[in-house]
Formats: sequence, structure tokens, C-alpha cells
Amino acid sequence: MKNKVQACLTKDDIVDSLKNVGVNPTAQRIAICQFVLCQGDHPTADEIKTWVDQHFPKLSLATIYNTLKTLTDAGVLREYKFPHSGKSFYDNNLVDHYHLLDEESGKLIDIDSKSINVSKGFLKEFTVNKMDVIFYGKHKSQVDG
Amino acid sequence: MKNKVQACLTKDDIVDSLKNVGVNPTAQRIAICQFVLCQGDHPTADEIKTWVDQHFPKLSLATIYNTLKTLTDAGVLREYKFPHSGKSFYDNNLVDHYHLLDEESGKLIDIDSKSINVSKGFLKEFTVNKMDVIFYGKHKSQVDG
DNA sequence: TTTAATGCAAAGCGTTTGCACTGCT
DNA sequence: AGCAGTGCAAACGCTTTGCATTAAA
Repeated sequence: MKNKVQACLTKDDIVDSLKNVGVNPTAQRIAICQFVLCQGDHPTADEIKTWVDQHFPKLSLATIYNTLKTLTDAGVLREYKFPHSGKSFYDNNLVDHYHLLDEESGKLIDIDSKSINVSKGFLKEFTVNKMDVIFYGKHKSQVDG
Repeated sequence: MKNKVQACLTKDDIVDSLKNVGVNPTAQRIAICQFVLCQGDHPTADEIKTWVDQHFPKLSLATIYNTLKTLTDAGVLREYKFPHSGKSFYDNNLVDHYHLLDEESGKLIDIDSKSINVSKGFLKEFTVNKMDVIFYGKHKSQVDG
């Protein structure tokens, strides 16, 4: 069972996506999107920088942060922060979901929002606009589970 | 309905609490505890500093951070980090619970852990050691709710 | 040419650290 | 004297910012 199935987008797909949300598709932004929208799995800014440095002549950290903000504001990405790390994580999964930090691999795994439910009593007492959940644990493998 | 009922501890109570967990009850630590264990409501380090500056001749930020770490390690406090703020929040409620950020007041409200439950299916698939939940919303008052 | 996007370096914020100093025992 | 605890300032990690430079319409 795959955590996420993310078909690799072509450069043209990315250009279209950016245009669709009113973001000027510069070479730097396309490069960043190639990683974040496709290959990256909840990358941090520095992980993006590392990848981009190997695939793009020169691209500053400031541009990465600017671009991530632009893409987040445009609704192409979501930014997450978790208690276990000071860094921001960027997620191309735009559907509401939670996360599990796999304590063995250190990787974040997307968790379906149906996996938890909030008690009726609580919802009677509070108006909830948003909620964030992070689990710490690991996936039970078929072998040792 | 009160969010938390926290009887104000006497200085002697605090001294005893610290001794009980093997922490040397210095004047600075007692001062910090007077706020954090009693009056404070999920204070941050700088809020603790502000209070302490008004009640103690001189106490450095470093000592506040050191003391918070000592108290957290000793199990007297819990440290929480939430996505909406870069700061750490310190909580004297040692019972497992979640939080709601009241978007009107900016205050954190303790939420009973019974308020949410995790689906059996999810728990069959993952081993969960810990989970953090934060709600963003507000308490429904009896008037406008 | 005029406007947006970029790169760099500096500043920002919250926290941690190194080290000298203080004050108990 | 010895040692834990403290204070200060510097360093830290991550992110944001100001501003000069570049590139694109």
C-alpha cells in the first residue's frame, strides 16, 4: 500500500499549473516545482535546496523560500510545522489529511483524515475551523506486525 | 466551566515539589515555579520572563530556559510546540490532553483526550507511541452558541 | 523601459551554549 | 575549596528582509 501516488509531471504540466494559479513560471520556480510537486516527499527548504543545486545552475535559498511562499499562497502547496522539528515541511497533497512521523525512518507519512473522529460532545462545545494532528510511531509491516 | 482549576501553591509547596523530583529549590527556580505551576496559563519563555522581572530582583533568560528544561526533564512540566507559533509553551497539566487555540483570544485551552478517538483500522495499521492534536477555533458561548 | 523576479548578505526570532562568576556546603 | 546554579553575550538554526542586480514583456 503506497502512501502517495504522485505521477511525475512534465515541465509543460508544471508551466500550465503555475499559469493556472497566476504564478509566473520562471525557470527557478519550475525547477523547484519539479522536485516539490513530483519527487519530493514532504521536503524541507534545505532538502529542496540540495536537490535544486544538483539540477539547476544557481538558485538561492531566498528564492526557494520566496517561491515556497508564493506556491503556498497560490494553493499549490501546503506548509506544515511539527513539534519535533524547527523546520517547515512542504506537501503537495492538497486534500485534508494528517501525518505520522515514522520514528524509524524519520519520514512523514500522510494519514487519511477519516482515521480519527472528533466526539459530538466536543463539537457541540467548540467551533473548530481547522485541526492538526501528528502521530509518532511506525507502520506495522506485514512481517513483524 | 473552567478550563483548568489550579490551586495556587505556597512557596513551601513548591519547595517540596522540587525536592520530590530531585531539583534543588533555588530562589530563581521557585520564582519561576510560582508563575508556571500556578498562575501561568500555557506561558511562553518570554511571558515567564515578563512576570518574573516584576517579582524577582534579577533573573536571566538563560536561567529561565535552563529551569524550564530542568523542570520538563523532571516531569513537573510539559513543553508544547504548535504550528501557529515558533515559541514553546509550558503546561503544568501533566495528564494527556490536546489543545485548542482560541482564535479570538489567542489563548490555548486544554482539551480532554477523550474528545477524539482514533479509528480501529488505523491502529491496526500503525503503532502509535504518541500523538499531538491542536484545534483552531473557539468555545461556543451559551449566548451565541 | 518598466516591472517582476532573483541573489546576496544582513537581520530577525526563539533558543542554546560557553564561560566566567556567584553563592552555597 | 568545590560545585551546582546563574548571568551575560555570543552563537545557533531556520526564516525573512532590504536592496542592488538581472531578466523578461
